[in-house]
Amino acid sequence: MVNVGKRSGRPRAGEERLSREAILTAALRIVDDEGIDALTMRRLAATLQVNPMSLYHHLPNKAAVLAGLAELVFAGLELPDPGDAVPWDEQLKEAARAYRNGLRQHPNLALQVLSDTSAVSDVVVVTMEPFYRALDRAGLEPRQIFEAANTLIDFIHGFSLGEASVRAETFELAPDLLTRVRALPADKAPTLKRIVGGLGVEGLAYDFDGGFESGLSTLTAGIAATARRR
Amino acid sequence: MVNVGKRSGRPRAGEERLSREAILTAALRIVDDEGIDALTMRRLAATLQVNPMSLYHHLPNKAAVLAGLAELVFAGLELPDPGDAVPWDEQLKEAARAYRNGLRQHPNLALQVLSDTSAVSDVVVVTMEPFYRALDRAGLEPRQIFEAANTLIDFIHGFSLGEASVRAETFELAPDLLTRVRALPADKAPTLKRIVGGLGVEGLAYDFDGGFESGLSTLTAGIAATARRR
DNA sequence: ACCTGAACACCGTTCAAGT
DNA sequence: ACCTGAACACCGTTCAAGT
Repeated sequence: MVNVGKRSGRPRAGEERLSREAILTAALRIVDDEGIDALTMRRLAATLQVNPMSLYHHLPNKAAVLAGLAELVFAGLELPDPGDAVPWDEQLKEAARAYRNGLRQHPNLALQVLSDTSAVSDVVVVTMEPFYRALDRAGLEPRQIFEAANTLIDFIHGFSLGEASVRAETFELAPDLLTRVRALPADKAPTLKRIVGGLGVEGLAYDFDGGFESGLSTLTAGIAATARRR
Repeated sequence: MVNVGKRSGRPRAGEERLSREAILTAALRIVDDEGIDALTMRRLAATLQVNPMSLYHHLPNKAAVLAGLAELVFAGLELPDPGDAVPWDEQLKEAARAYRNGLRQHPNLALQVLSDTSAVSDVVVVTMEPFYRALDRAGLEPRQIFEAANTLIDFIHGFSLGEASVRAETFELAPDLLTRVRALPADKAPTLKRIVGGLGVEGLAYDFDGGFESGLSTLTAGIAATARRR
């Protein structure tokens, strides 16, 4: 057991325990395993068997740790581009599916990631080529491509946020929702009552994959209409 | 100045300082004025000129305060329903615009609100009638109505999250984004480079209202296509 | 029933001191 | 240059005691 335990001072060459990368990796593990609230500087330091203050030599503060995690998640994102072998709408859907799957890898981090503007801005640069390529093939003008890509990304973000939130919950939403819609006064929301009531508990038990595909189809159909109209 | 200051024990009838509602109102003000991080139980108590522990007689813990805030924001949401006087797609867009505007009232709370599953579930019951009515008029089947409404809500959530995040930032995103896209190797993302580069700084300076309308148009066009296909 | 004061077990972070 | 230990100014929350 050499070089282990609480030595003080600078470690000798080749035995550095700490680096920005090592810290972020450990932080990601904590967040994945125990949630975002479990991540504290002291806990993180303990995991790395290091003094809490040592972290501050590699990252300026806790906010930087969180920003680093968002960056890490997006950096790990790779959208496979099926290219021109498939129709443009299928290319677009494939890229969207891959993006959603990337976000799903770390549900406890979804909130942090999606609200980190500079991380989201990063992702545009790193992963948006397949989106732009598909929309270009669809025949949209540059401005329309830009806006359609943003709309699609917004949908995926909203969807992922909902998916991550529901996964974190324990209780079942569908029966509760149904009960409350049925309890509404008859004249208050007639259409809502008829539609939601008609679907029943099994109809409302949300199928995330199906819901995502449905959204993608609606969006590609809308984009196709835009392309036809140019 | 009677009845002011630090008296101990139960207040006499008519002079209660504290209630769940009063606490949440004060909390909302702090979050609106100074951000979510400024909201602590101790700070909240100080604002109400009360001992921190007093809060716990009205709300079980801080999580309940945050959940109460989400509830409060959604409760204040009222979607005007233009009804059948306008085409279904305009009715749908009006409801969506009102929903977005409701979320914009408290940008510092957006993250909390959008990730609170039970609050989001609430909103369905309270405000979704115009959405369902418009989609019904469009000629969709019940299942399609349910999914189209969810897709639209997801888009609004993703959009609002982006809007709230960017508002919190100080720096300008567009120039930074442009610089980095232009710095990409020529063969890496040719379409992205061509489209984003072509738009230029002024083309990328994001117009939230325009982006939202563009998304709504794409979605309603896609929904119209679904309706035609049934 | 409602409010309080002291206390507990935590936080993030600064600063001076080690090697 | 990097790590440490003590300290500061905070947190949320429990618990027993007041009226």
